[in-house]
Amino acid sequence: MARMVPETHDEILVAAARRFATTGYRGTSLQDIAREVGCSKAAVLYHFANKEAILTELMAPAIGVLQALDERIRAHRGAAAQRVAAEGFVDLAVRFRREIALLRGEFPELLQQPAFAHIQRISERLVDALAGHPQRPSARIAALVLLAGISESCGEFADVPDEELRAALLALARRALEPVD
Amino acid sequence: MARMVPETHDEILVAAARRFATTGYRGTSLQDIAREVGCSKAAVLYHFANKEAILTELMAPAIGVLQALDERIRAHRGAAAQRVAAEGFVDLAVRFRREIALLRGEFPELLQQPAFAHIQRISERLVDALAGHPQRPSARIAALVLLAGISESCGEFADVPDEELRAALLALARRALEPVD
DNA sequence: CCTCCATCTGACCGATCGGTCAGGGTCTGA
DNA sequence: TCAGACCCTGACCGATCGGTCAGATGGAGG
Repeated sequence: MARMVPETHDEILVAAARRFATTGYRGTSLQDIAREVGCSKAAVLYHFANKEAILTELMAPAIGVLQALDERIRAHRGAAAQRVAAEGFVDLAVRFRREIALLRGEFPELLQQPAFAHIQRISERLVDALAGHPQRPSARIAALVLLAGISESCGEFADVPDEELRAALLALARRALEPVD
Repeated sequence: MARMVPETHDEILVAAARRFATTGYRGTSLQDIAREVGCSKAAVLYHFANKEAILTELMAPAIGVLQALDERIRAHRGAAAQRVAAEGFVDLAVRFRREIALLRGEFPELLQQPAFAHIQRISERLVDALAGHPQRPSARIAALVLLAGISESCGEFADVPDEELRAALLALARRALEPVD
């Protein structure tokens, strides 16, 4: 049962990502993950403090990029902020479509956990930037639909090459968003 | 504890709709619903065969309208089908935004239950019709993002009047979808 | 050889889940 | 007055959840 180079820690992450993406976070038990790895549930909890720790480690890279995007957006105003937000978010969605997919629909509750508290404010600023006119209802609606739609569906396009998906989403964003005068 | 005109059955439906919309289907226990109604969990299961029965009864009107829309779409081709699908789905989303919202993100698993099996095929046809060119990846992507985005976010616009929301979503759909030549 | 430490296991914990069941009120109509 | 339908309750069930714990295993270093 000796573990060589391939660390159990990483195997757990891979297995968890696969399960979370198919049955969701809450729909996946530690036992499921353990079974897929081929170890005991206790072994999973030896490598991770708890279930949430698996998710946060899984999401860490995507969250880092999201924070960087947030800072870039905040350095701009109006049309420039809108362009940066659209391009940045599309890029992020394409690169991390797997990670985003595994949050499918569990955003609302998961985001309320302290570990993800700041994500909520970031996404609010993202909507504002995408809308261009944050106080115009139709602009806000377009931005929110686009954001939710990309987040929710990008996991479906696992078979579309990165570059093609990015181009299609960017073109869609440009069409969907109301231009800032 | 005598029940007069306001039937417990309906109170359960109202309470369940409220809880499902805020914490999701799986995130809501029968105990939660019973507590909100002010009765025992056993009383809830007296009025409904099981938890799923509450959801199906809650969704029945929306599903009926969706099926009617499906038949209308199938009676058209190309640009006409695209227009019917866009207008029909926007209308449905606005009217039933509450019901759609309470499925937030749990679509994938819930749809696999036999009671919702046919919904999956309907939504596939809906995507095809919205895309216009079902075999063109960029058109499919736009249709899927729009469909997912509206489904996922329309519950957020509880304070926007029906007519204003419908107009905004319809304008967005026209911009987002690629026209059928 | 012995010790130490990282890794892992099976047994177990309390909580909660959806669901069942026997029985007790209460109202109604014969 | 009494039978029966309706509505509801508390107690209970087996399953599963996330998480804990004492101890077994096995390799590395002195």
